[in-house]
This record gives sequence, structure tokens and C-alpha cells, in this order.
Amino acid sequence: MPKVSPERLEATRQQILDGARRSFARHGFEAATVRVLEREIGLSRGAIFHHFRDKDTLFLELAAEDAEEMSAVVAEAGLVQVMRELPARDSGWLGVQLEVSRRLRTDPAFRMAWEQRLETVRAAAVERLRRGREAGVVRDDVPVEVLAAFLQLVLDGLVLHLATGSAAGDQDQQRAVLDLAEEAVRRATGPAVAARTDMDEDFPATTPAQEASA
Amino acid sequence: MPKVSPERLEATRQQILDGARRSFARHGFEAATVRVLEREIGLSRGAIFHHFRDKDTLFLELAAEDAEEMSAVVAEAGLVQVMRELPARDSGWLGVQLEVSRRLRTDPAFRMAWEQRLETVRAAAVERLRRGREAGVVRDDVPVEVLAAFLQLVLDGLVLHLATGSAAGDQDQQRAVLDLAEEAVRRATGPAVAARTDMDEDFPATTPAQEASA
Amino acid sequence: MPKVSPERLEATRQQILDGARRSFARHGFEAATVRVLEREIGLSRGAIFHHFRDKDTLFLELAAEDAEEMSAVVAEAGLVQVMRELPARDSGWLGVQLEVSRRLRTDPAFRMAWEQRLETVRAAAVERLRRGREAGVVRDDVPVEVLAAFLQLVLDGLVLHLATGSAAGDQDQQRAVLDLAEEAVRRATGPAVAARTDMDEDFPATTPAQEASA
Amino acid sequence: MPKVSPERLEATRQQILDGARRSFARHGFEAATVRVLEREIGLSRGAIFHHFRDKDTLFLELAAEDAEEMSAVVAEAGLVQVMRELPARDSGWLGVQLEVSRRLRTDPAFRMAWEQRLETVRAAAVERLRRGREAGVVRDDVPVEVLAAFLQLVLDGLVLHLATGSAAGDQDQQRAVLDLAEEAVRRATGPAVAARTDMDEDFPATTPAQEASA
DNA sequence: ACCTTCGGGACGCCCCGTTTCT
DNA sequence: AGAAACGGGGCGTCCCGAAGGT
Repeated sequence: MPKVSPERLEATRQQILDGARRSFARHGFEAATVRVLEREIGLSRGAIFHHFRDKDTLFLELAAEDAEEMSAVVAEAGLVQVMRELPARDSGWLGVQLEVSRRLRTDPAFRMAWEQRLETVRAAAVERLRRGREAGVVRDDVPVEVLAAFLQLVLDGLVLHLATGSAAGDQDQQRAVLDLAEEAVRRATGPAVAARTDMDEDFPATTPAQEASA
Repeated sequence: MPKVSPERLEATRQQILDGARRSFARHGFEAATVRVLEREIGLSRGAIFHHFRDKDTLFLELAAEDAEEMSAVVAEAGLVQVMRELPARDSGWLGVQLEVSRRLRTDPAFRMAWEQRLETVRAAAVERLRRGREAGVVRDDVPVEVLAAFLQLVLDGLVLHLATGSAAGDQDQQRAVLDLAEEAVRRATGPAVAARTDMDEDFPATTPAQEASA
Repeated sequence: MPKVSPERLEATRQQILDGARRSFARHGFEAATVRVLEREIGLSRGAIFHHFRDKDTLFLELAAEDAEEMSAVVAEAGLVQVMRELPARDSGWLGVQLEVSRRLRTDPAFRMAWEQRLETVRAAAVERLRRGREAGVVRDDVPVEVLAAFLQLVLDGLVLHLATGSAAGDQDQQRAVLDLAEEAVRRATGPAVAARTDMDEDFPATTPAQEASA
Repeated sequence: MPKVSPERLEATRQQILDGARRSFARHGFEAATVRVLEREIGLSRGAIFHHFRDKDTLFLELAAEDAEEMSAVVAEAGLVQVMRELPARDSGWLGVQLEVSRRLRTDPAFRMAWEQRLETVRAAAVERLRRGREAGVVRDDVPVEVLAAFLQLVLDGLVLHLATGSAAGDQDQQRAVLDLAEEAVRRATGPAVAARTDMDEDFPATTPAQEASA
């Protein structure tokens, strides 16, 4: 028999998670002291530790939440789309991602537990590429696993790049770079065309580039 | 008149740097406590802080040393070659790199000071690609700046990937992925050839793949 | 007009006191955190602090209750009888007593307030011994105040001994020890008889031992 | 190769132990906060925790030290002598003893480890009484084990009594009470003589009381 | 009225980087 | 160069008051 409406409770929980995300992203895990968290979240220790056992648990649940969302987006829109939208809508996700990587490196137990999530994303990407190949937009001279690994690698690169704050750079160039990555997994459609495809939207038969050249 | 020979001094300094690298890499900056450093280096606080003002300075000089070396290798052998050799010889470099990224994100002053180094590497890569283009091995339908950014992105991805300890993965696949990246910046030599080129060694006109098919 | 009957209220109060006694006894005052109290009592903070202003008050009232009962029993049955029955029926009383002693030591204000109770017990014991002397069972070569102090000392010893959990020991020996204590305050009835008297029951003229030897 | 003389080190260690004893005695274990310890010891946290892993360890070693000394004194001078000298020279020993008792009660592991020490003291007391019996000063109608338990009980009582600060009381009465206890274990030398014997000094054949009456 | 849960903030322990002494 | 001492500050616990439900 909850004395406070479940929505109110969940709202507080989200308030904490969001503030924590911003804090961890901006300062890093250890520099995001509980005092910093308090300030950014707008609640006191009492509230924070009432909802999460400890700072570590808070971080872990935060990471889990982000990973969950990530998986969903990749499954729905594809890795490339994720990359394209990455710079735009970041509310701490990148920073947290960097912290997760760090943690993966230093904490074997965490790594073990996390591996499952990595595999989920990988599988989603592979499946998506396979369908793309059947639709004829993905090259078929290289195993989809390799293509997936390649895209994953580029995504990792993008995460690291953006996370370090290099986002300020030329946006046109950034798009061009992603075009390059996408082209690398597409079926060659002609001599050296850096195609901007909406592979992520139902694999249309023609790309904007092709349309433009039409 | 120094009591110990300058070489001895320099040796101790390197001993400290190397131990510190291992520590920072394995545990991360803050978890690499002075106690941990002592143990890994094999010297006590006194010795360590005799050579470096404080822990922070130690880290900074370490990062600088690594960056220096990185620049040199890129200028000489190229980004792709760096990537290929990355998994093999890591003695903490990757971990430190991750810590540097983290720092770049959270410490604006550090970022400012570091930008110079990033630019140096970028310039070296661009220059190298320009020469490659003149030699006819690098595609000329995309600005070299974009190609450089692309390679840099892949390198970043590789760093993040390997740093998180995912190195255990299939080595063949890893090579194939890098082939894909390299192909993306090469002049198309035929339909869908995943070429393994030694672009990094004087841009030979023929790739091993071509040789094999010859 | 109260919604619950006064009996119900008193029952809850007792439930709290009993749970608190067990908690304080088992863990000690500070380790008996409010959370522990909640668990042991079976009610939540709100309920507990609705009946007692705060943890400290709860402890104080608990101690007072125990002291009250103690006084009554001593006045009625005598110190020796208390000692004999001590090991049998302990539901936390011993532990609380130990906590009280501790508090007496560290908290001057508490000591001041408690002194009254100590004096009450002492007076009851003295009075009882005086009557015993008149009945001829208590030795008259030593002031009753000294005898009372002696018995009080032995009781204290017993409290400390049992409170530390040493109760497990040999029960026969424990009885023999108390016989020794009792003998020390009795009028000598012959050469070295370790008499087990029911001094606590109307000072019978003859002891069981004497009866046995009769 | 210690850079500081071992004596200096041991001195510091003792300084810490002594300050800790005073603190624990005056305030109790938990109220003796680290801040209090610092103040009383005259050293900073750094120093304290350099010598002792944590507050708990500090307490344990302190208790051990006291127990060690206790054993030695009992073996040499006997329980009764200890009791007689107890009020005079207390520098926190009593308070610590009370804390130990408390701990014995609440911490089973501690109890297990401590049992050994208790047994040591008991054995020393028994042995001493046995020799006393052979010398003809200790009564032989009661097993020495019982006598030892009795004295131990009185000692416990004294500890609790004094520890709670009741020491202020009449000193003559206190001595009389102890005489009573001693008499209880002595061989009867005549009708109701509350003898003050130096049982603790080689069991002299005559007691001061006897000398006085001579 | 009685009870529960949420939230606040003081503070306890002790870790950590650093300085001082040897 | 090593060991001892320092003191700032991090995390998380704890007691309790407020808010809210039955």
C-alpha cells in the first residue's frame, strides 16, 4: 500500500537518474561526488540514498537504462542512424558511455555482466544488415559480421570523439565522414559515389545521391 | 655535482613512468592511488614525488610522452599502420589514452593544452594522405581532410574498443574490419575488393590482394 | 475520543518496549539503530516515535521500567533471591542493565538522575538485612551497610558475568558460588558450613543444610 | 631499514593506545569518535590510522594489552590484591573493561577470541588458591574452582561498580566489603573474624588482624 | 488517531594526496 | 630515498521531521 503515488515515486527516481547522468557526464564518476550529485539533482543525500543503495548502484542502473534505450534504437533505426543523431541529442549519454567503457576496463565483474548487452546490440546490428543485404543495399562480398563490427567500431570512435568534446568541429565534415562509413558497407552503385542513403528507413532502392544524379 | 649519474636518474624516471602507466591503465586515474603506484613502480612516495611534483604532474607528463610517441609513429608509418599494430603492443598505452580522453572531457584547461597535440596528429595524417593521393592510391573524390577525419575516427573507435578489453575477439575479423576502413580511403581498383594494402609502407602500387590475384 | 481502546494503546507501548529491550540487549544502544528497532518491534518508525519522542527517550523509559521492577523484586524477595533467579529469566534485562551502567559512566546528567534509584535498592537491601539480623540469621559483627554493599557487589558481578554471555557455564558451580556469598553474610552456624539458606523466604531458622545434617 | 628509531615508533604507538584508552573509557567506544581520539591522543587521523588499521583494531589491541597486563598481575599478586588496588590506579582500564564486556555480549566472534584470555586468568586464580590451600590459609571445604569463580564474580562486581563511577563512595566501607570477600575464601581462624590478610604476599601465617589481637 | 514512507542534513569513519622529518 | 604525520573531504548511515494515507 504505497503512501505516495507510484508516478510521483517514479518521477523522483527519474529526476535522480537524470541529474546523475548530467553529473557523471560532466565530471566523471569519481569527480561526481555525492555533493555534486545533490546539487545537480536537487535533492538531498537522504532522498538519493533512499532510492539507490549507493553511488555505484546509481551509476549501474543509469548505465543499464542507457544501454536498454541504445539497444532499442539500434534495433529500430540502425547503427548509422544512431551515429547521425548522436551529436544532436546528447544529455549526458556520451559521457556516461565513456565512464562505462572505463569501468569495463577496470572492473572485470562489471565487464562480465555487461558483455550480454554488447552482444544484444551486435546481434541487432547484424540482423539489420542482413535484411539490408537481402534488400540489395548492403554489399555481399564481406560477411555481415565484419560489416557490423566495422560500424560498431566507427560508432565507438564517434562516441570517443564526441565525448571528448570535439563536437565543436565542422558539422558538414562530420556528415561527410559518416557518409564514408556508410558507403563502405553499401553495395557499390557506381564509381566512387559517397552515397547518403536512408538505409535506416526501409532500405529505399534509391539513395538521395542517386536521385540527385538521376 | 650530482651524486648519481644522469643516466641513473633518467632510468629511475622511466621506471616511474612505466609503472605509473601500468597503474593508470589497469585501475584508472583515481583508483591508481599513490599506494598502488608505489607498489607497481617499486619505489616509495619519497622517490616518486622527488621526480614528479605530484600525482597529477606524473599523469600529465606520462600522457605527454605517449602523445609524443604517437605523433612520431603516425608521421612515419601512418594511421592505418598504427591501428594494425595497436592490439599487439600495448603496455598500458590504451588505458592511458582512455584516461586522457576522460580528462579532455572534464577538464577544459587540459583540453585547451591538448588541442595542439591533436592538431599535430591530424596534420601528419592529412599530409600523409595527400602524398598517397599524389601516388594514386588514395581516392580523390573526397577531400583528404575528410579522409583523415574518417581514419582518425576509426582509430578512436579502435582505441575505445581495445581499451575496454574487447581485444580477446577474433583477430581475423579485426583485420578484415581494418581492411574495410582502408578500402574506404583507397582509390577504387575494381569492383568490391577488400584490399589489404601496405599503404603505410611507401604506398606500393599493388596490394597483396592484387598480387595474389595476379 | 481515542479510536483505539486504552488497552490497545498500552499493548502497543509494551510491544515497543519489549522489542526495544531485545534490540538494545542484543546489539547495544548505538548498534540498535532505528532500523533494527523497527524490525525487532515489528512496527515502523512512525509508530515507534509516535509513542516515544525519540530513541533516547525510549531507552530511558525502558531503563526506568526495568529499574522499577528491580526495586520491587529486591524489596520483596531480597538481593540473594534476585541473584538466584537471574540466569533463568532474562529477556534482555541484563543487556539493558549493562547499557545503563555504560550510560551512568559516560553521562553525568543521567547518573545524577539515576542515583535515586540506586539508593532505593540499597535502602531496601539494608532494611531487609536489618530484619534478618533481628531474626538472628544475619551476622552482627559487621554493619549491615557493609553487608548490603557486599551483596550489591556480588549482584553487580553476576550481572556483568551473565550479561557477557558467560551464562553457559556450569550451573551447579554457579549455585555454589552464590551459596558462598550468602554464607558470608549469615551468622556462623558452625564450622565452615556452606549453607544454602532460604534467607529470602522469611528467614527460616534452619537451613536446608542443617536440616539435612539433622 | 627504519628511518625512525624503533623506540620512537613504539612511543608513538603507546601514546595512541593511552589516549585511546582514556577516550574509550570516558565516552564509550562509539562516542569516542575519531575526532575525539585525535584530540585526546594529540595526533591526527593520519598518524593514528598509520599505526592501526581502523578504530576497531585500535580498540582490540588496546583490550588485548590490558588483558595481558591483567593476567600478569593476577598471576603475581592474586585477584584480591587486584581488587584492592583497583580504585587507586585506574587510567581508563575500568572503562575499557566495561566496553570489552559489552563487546563480548554483542559480538560472538570477539567472544570466541576472548574466551582464551578469560580462561588464562581463571587458571591463574585457581592455581594461586591451590597454593594458598596448601599453605593452610584457604578453606578446603569448597573446591578451589568455586572459590576462584567467587572471587572472579566479586571482581566483576567491583569493575562494574567502579566503572559506573560509584567510586566516590566511602573508602573504608569498600575495604570492609573486600575483607568480607576475602574472609569467605579463607580458612576459618576463629568465630567471625573479618580478617585482612596479605594472602597475596606469600600467604603469611598470621594476618594483620591476628597480629593486632596478639 | 495511528501508521507508513519520503526526504533532510549532520556527522562518523577512514582513505588519499601531500608535507615533513629522518 | 623512505617512513611518519597531516588534514581535507568522500561516502553512506543515522535519527528524525514532514507529508500523506487509512
